[in-house]
Amino acid sequence: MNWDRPILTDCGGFQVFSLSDLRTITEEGVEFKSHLDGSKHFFSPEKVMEIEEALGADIIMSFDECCPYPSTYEYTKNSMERTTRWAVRCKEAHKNTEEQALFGIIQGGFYEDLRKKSVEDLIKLDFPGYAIGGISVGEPKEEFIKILNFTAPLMPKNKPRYLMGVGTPDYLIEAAIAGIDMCDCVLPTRIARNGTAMTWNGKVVVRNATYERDWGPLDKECDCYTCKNYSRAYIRHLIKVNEILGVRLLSIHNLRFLTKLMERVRIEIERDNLLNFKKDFYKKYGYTKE
RNA sequence: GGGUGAGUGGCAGAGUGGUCAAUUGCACCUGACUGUAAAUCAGGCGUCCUUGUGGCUACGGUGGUUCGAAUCCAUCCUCACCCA
Repeated sequence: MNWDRPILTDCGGFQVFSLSDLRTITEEGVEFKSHLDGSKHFFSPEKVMEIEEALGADIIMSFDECCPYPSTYEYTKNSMERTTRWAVRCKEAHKNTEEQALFGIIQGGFYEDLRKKSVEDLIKLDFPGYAIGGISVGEPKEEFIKILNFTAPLMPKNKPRYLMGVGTPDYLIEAAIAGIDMCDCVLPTRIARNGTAMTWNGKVVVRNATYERDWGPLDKECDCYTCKNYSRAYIRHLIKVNEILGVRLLSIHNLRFLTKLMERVRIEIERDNLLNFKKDFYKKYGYTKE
């Protein structure tokens, strides 16, 4: 990769969730069927640690089970408890503790007592960082915010608090308000590949015909390479003719948009003005509908 | 000049008497996308409106056969290939 900055690797727990028809979960681990050749692969907490150590990332994630939405209390409870048992096994299996930080993943679905139990049990294991998993899995935004604001304050404040799988700009702001320090998401690059840019005035589907002769940048306020050098019309053209540079330029922009957004969020935290910033941002950008 | 084959919606290409406003692919338009199975997926795509088991116009042109024609016949036009 030739990337000289921090790297984080995920454990595959989310794939077990999102590719649910190709796997079998047991206490020992997960058997996965490859969609490429039908071959079977077995992932256990120990195997996942082995892989993540071999990849050599700076932050690695423990193997968890991501609960679908909605799930019954009973199912969620069992799933959460198994995730904690797997976290114990990950911790025991992880050897390269000097160079890699192993984070624990909180589960418990949308049940507050289960979330609380999950955090408490993981804290006992003394991970260098903690993540909230199992939200942003298709639930209404209200549910998301409710469980986020319940869980985040329970997490140790002297360690990174990571929200997995988020997301849209409005969700990122909500996360920051809740006290979250880090997030990750496929969204900026995925929507880029599908022809959409995030801008300070909302989403711009630059693939659409309306931008055919729009000679302005994706976002007037943006300082990224793409916005400084290319017009919406040209980017649209690249997308339409399936020229890979188009999605590359959009990806560069969307990633810069999000890092810029988080720069702003940090400034607003310093100013103790994050809630006002959110209000203004929602007005200009719009926000996720239920 | 002679012979053979072919002309279908933006393009390619099915269909060869009724179930055809016409399969499919591309192109085009719109939407979705939240710990990446994603340069993916879904819907729309003649035209008009009072949006309906609706009207109109359409398979090179014209004329015909038939209850009914993209489909059969005649003729004209155009294109491709072969022979002179």
